[in-house]
Amino acid sequence: MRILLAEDDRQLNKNLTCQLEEGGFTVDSCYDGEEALFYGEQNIYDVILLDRMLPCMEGTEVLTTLRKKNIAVPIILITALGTLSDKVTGLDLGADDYLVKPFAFEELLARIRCITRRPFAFTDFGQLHFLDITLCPEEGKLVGPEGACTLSKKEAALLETFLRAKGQTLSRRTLLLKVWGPDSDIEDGNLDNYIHFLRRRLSMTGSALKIKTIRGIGYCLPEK
Amino acid sequence: MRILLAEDDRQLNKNLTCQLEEGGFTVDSCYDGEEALFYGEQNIYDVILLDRMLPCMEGTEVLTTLRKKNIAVPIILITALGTLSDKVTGLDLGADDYLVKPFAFEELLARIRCITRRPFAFTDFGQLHFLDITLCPEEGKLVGPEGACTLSKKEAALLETFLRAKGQTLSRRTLLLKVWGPDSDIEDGNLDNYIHFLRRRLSMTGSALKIKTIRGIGYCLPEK
DNA sequence: AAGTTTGCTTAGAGAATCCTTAGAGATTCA
DNA sequence: TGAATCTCTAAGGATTCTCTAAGCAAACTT
Repeated sequence: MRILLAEDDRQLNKNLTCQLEEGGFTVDSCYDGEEALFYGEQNIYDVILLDRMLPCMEGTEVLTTLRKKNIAVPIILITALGTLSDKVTGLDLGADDYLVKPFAFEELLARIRCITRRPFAFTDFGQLHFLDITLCPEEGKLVGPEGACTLSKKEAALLETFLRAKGQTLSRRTLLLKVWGPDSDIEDGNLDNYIHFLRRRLSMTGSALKIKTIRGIGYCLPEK
Repeated sequence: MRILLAEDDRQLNKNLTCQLEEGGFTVDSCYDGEEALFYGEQNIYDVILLDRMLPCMEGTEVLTTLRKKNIAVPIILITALGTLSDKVTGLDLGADDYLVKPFAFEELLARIRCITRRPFAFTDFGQLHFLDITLCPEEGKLVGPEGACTLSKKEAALLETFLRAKGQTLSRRTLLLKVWGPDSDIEDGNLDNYIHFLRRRLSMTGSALKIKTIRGIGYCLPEK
């Protein structure tokens, strides 16, 4: 369990880090808002403990920036301010809990345990849906009605191009550019090859989709 | 949004019910523990507000009974007791938040909004279960169908990452960041190494789990 | 209908990625 | 301090991906 601690009070920071490590956590600690944002953006933490008042950038700004980037990691705001409106705005900005200094370390631990009980996915691969198939381009995972399989990079890139074209016809030139890039001097036949691979993969997953060849032009993955 | 309110103080109960309804919630209110349990067991609520001291049955008992029945609804404990051990035990019994009376209604609202924002499922902490294995991340103890063994720190951290990802694919970069931290300049091959160790450990304990490699991307511990 | 063009399929060489083993520092524990 | 374990680097072998090439099939042209 990896925790990011952003607290500018050196004494408190050290103290918390030690205690958390004793509790079995791995702790990355930092002392200002910019650092906190940088580490937080890696999206590798199970919890972030964020002091509200930080040098360089306010804790709340770190919070909102992370949320804007769709980073859903649980965040506990820590602060010396304990007024009602502070708490309410903190929570409404996307924090998951709010602790007022001074707090008991045991309570912090309990709240960390509480918050990490909830499942939370730190990898969010985008998905493309098209009729009866689903593709995760980054992962190269293709799911059809009768099964799933993992595509190689080029296969995935090619299928992604078809899916994003939403049924439009794509010329051989366009496909070569999109998948292999403008600087590659690839043989034309290689495209034929990968079209062939893709057709096999589509039928493997039980999809009804068929790549249509437009003779002399290119290919098309029609919607029906 | 449907809320169950269990509070024996008639005046406070009425008050809260009114205010919550004004806030747009549908409220079912009750006045003792048995009622609370009965309603809670229907598992139709988005949040349960549970007073800790209730006639017939303590709030904490209602809480643990619901959790035992795998009802994962978010529960906020409300109480006049504000001692440290009260808070800690309340949270560790499976509550999701803890409010000490008297509290501002605005804060309650903010905490309800906060808690209902994220997807929810109750899981035991301390141990991670995944199909046929169990891992205690702190001790690094791995138990499978045919035996147990203790993992080294890195092995445990790596396996923990897979278990928390619940079957999702994890990129090499994510794994390196999560297990070795953002500041380490580790060789890429070291990850291969530990994957190898983990595979051996999994088969040692007789688990049927297999770490799948997603070529060019990373690895995945699939659910089946 | 024959010739020409275009696309399909298969096979195999080279390149990239991953697995496995071995062993040298670093760390921990007695 | 010494022994044991953990952590990391390195390197060869195995696997998979990528690309070229060539024979065959289909479609278009004259």
